[in-house]
Amino acid sequence: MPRPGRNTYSDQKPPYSYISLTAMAIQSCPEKMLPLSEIYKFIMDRFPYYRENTQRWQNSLRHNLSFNDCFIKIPRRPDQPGKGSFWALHPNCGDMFENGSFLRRRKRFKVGGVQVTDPLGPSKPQDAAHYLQQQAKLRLSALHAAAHLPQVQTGYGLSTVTQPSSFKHPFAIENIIAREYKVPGGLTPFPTAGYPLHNQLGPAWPHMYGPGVMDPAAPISMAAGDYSAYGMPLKTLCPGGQTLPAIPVPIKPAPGLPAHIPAFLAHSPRSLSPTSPQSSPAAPAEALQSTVAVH
DNA sequence: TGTTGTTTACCACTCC
DNA sequence: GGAGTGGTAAACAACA
Repeated sequence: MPRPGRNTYSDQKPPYSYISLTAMAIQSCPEKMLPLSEIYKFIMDRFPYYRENTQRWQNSLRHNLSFNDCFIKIPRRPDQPGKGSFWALHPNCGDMFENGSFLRRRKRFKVGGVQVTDPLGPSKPQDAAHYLQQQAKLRLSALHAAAHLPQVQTGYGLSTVTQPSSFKHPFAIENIIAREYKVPGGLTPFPTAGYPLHNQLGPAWPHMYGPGVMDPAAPISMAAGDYSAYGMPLKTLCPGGQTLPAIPVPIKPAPGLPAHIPAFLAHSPRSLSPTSPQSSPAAPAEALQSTVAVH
């Protein structure tokens, strides 16, 4: 059996469901929302299997977007002309997958059902959409404030933030990869320090956010020649380090930065809002990043 | 006209 | 066997 995460999906069907693939695509974008066409591009860029029979799988994917409550549709604003809406992950869908694995869902995410501790209160799609949009605005504002700082633009938006503390959502690319590579000693590369959401997500993902699980001081190394879940060398793909938070999180100052500048914005991509042009899919490699121990 | 989004239906598979 | 999940097909409407 090919081991998920290795460079084995060149033209085979990946072991991920459409929900997983869509979640990956959305999570790879700093805004955490993508139009349908960009989701298509993301999947085709990374999985050659999906460069064929596009009508079939794209229909299935659209079906999943509409059918599953874990995806929320965010309408374009009047100043964002274009076809279709943006799609985002519902902020509460984090524990949808069994042990965080993309290979199988624990349960179908249902708005209004029993959820993890909810930072948003009652779980309504419109609330989630509003929340995401507010967060995007917040990020954009903060980015403008931090415009004088050096920034690194990455392809699909997983920025190369070097700040050591960054929240990781189970849907984040790095988590997918990390899960697929067992870290010796159970070490996970996700520091606990930082965002309040850690406390809220802990009960949902104790294996990731629980006390004592994460070690912020542990160095993360990566051997040359290792490959990501997308069949690309991680070292090449992830020149810098970590990513933006996978879901919108409260802005928190980072050590060494002015207090008003959140850590993840110090090197954030230029596009932090759907109003900005989307990152080019021509550079999908940067969607991955390297805070993964691969041994 | 092509794309996007919704809905319904069916089947296969896995888990309990 | 039933429930849940995933994949596929198809029809239809709305929209750029």
